[in-house]
Amino acid sequence: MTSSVAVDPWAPTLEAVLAGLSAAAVGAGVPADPALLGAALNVDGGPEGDLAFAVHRFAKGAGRAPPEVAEAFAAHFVPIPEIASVRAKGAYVNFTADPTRLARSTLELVFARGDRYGHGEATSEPACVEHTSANPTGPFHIGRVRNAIIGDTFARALRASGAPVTTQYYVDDMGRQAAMITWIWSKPRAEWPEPVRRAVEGEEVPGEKPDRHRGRPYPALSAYLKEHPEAQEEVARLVHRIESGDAPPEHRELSESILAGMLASLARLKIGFDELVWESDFLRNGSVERVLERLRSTPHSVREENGAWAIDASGHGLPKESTRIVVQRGNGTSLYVTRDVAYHLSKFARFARVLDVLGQDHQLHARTLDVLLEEIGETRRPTYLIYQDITVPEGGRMSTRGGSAVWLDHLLEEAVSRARGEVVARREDLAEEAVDAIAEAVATGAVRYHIVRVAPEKPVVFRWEDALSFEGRSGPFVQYSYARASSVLRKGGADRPPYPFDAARLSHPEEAALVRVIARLPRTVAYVARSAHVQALAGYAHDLADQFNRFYHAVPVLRSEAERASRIALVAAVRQTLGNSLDLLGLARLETM
RNA sequence: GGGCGCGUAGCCUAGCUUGGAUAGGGCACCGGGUUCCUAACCCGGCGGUCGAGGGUUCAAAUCCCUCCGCGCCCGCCA
Repeated sequence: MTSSVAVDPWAPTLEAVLAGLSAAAVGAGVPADPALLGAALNVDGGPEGDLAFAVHRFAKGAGRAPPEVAEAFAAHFVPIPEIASVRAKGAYVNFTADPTRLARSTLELVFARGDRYGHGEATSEPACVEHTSANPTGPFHIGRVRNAIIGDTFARALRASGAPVTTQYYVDDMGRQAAMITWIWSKPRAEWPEPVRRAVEGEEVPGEKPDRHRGRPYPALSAYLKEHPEAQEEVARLVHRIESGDAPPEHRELSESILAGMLASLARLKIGFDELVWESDFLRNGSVERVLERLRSTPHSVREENGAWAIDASGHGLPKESTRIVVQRGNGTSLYVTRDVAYHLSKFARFARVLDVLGQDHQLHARTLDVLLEEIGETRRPTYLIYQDITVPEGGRMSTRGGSAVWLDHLLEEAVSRARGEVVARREDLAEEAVDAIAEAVATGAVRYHIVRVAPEKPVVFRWEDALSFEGRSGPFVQYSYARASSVLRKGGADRPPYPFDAARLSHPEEAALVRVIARLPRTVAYVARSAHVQALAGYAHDLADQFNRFYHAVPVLRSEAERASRIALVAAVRQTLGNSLDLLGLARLETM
């Protein structure tokens, strides 16, 4: 609860009420620890007001009946301008904010802060959010994209909360998977294993994206290698070559072109990265070797018979079967987790907070990483944001091999086509390019919102009809509400500030309710940055759009008389706040739909 | 077997971090609303043993324990 007057319309009211309660406790003769007062004050009100104060614990401490104590608190609460009414009811003291005052301070703050309304005050603690980091071996399926959407949304919220945030995509160009891609593509097509060639030929489409094209052999190749040890051996030799700095010239180019195709898809979702961090860099600059030296010299290091190095991690609470962490293969090459240690040391050197967005299948990896960091005497740890998989209705995770994967590009294609139909059906007046732009924004907005609205720790079953919904709790609903607000302002000749208003005119219940939702954004942003509960941002945007639509249906804006200017200002504040919410969610602001 | 996560109306989901008054939404379904600022909307209705049991507490969807169901992981893969 460090929200400041400068960024949160509720802050002055909360501070004043808390101070008032503290004084009232003295007057009422009820012992009350000031710290506990805050905990008993329910900020989101309840059925009887804006703030609800639960007196039970203080009544108990004083040995008095709760309703009597509530009455005593209310009676001794010295009136303050922020609060219009104080009423005891049962074991609660209910406070109602002065609606005019709240409307005035909220709208003033929204207009003063503009695109920064909802944001916190700048802090100097740099943070790094690593997310997505999918291997550059083929196109994204929607399961992988959950990582990107959660990570990108969280990074936006963290940045808005005031922290300097750097986002990173860790590109694994060193492992066996990248080597497989190089192995196959460095051969002439005629020398490809028969099953791999068959799987690819006839499927390829001229001009297809590089991630699609270069990734095509991967599933069949993966299956082929399982059955062919001699081919596996070739790949292993290639891994060794790559790691010793003797990668075939096409190796990096393949990773880069596949990655470029993948990033192009994410860019449609407004997901980008401040930095691409290549795993190979940590080998080239010697930091992996330095990590290995430190690991080999710890008391728990073990030399295996074939020359491999491991760490005996018993006593770290790991599952019994994984107490031996191999950090270097018998053939001298490093492992993913070892390179990840080097990567994380580089992050700790630059950032005060290090956050990794990981699928739950990487949970054990995360714990292993923690153990290795401890082994080399590093005291800092990343904070892990773990999300659950997206599964398919038939059961099981999305699998490229099993053909159950839903490709992001395919999903977007479907979504755009459907969105296009919706636009054309209601807007005959629009030019082709305008229709295309709206369809793209609606489609990508629907997909992003559909993923972010669910808590990361919940498993998600992918269903086309849900992902393509443009109604109800959806991205397009929020975008539509923004477009509607824009339209009102346009027609009112008021699409630019200033927006003069008289807060006392905003007295309709739907107006008061709308002001309250607008005023909630700063708290919501702070909460998401603190908790990583990104779904709260989606819930907030829906609530605001929903209340705006109620207001819109309940009272006229442009056709009102005395209230016209004030209502226009309220709509302008809604538009700003909805716009900021869309920004936080990575959805496009649409001026018309 | 062990570790982690999940379980809220027919379906999806918020609330759980920080316990507080009749558990919020959405989809579907039923009934209404457009000579009027965008109906991708709004109003009303229907629908809940918050997986089960026990515990802590003045108070439990929320905290603790046990159990059940589902998912993931337990590689010299990443």
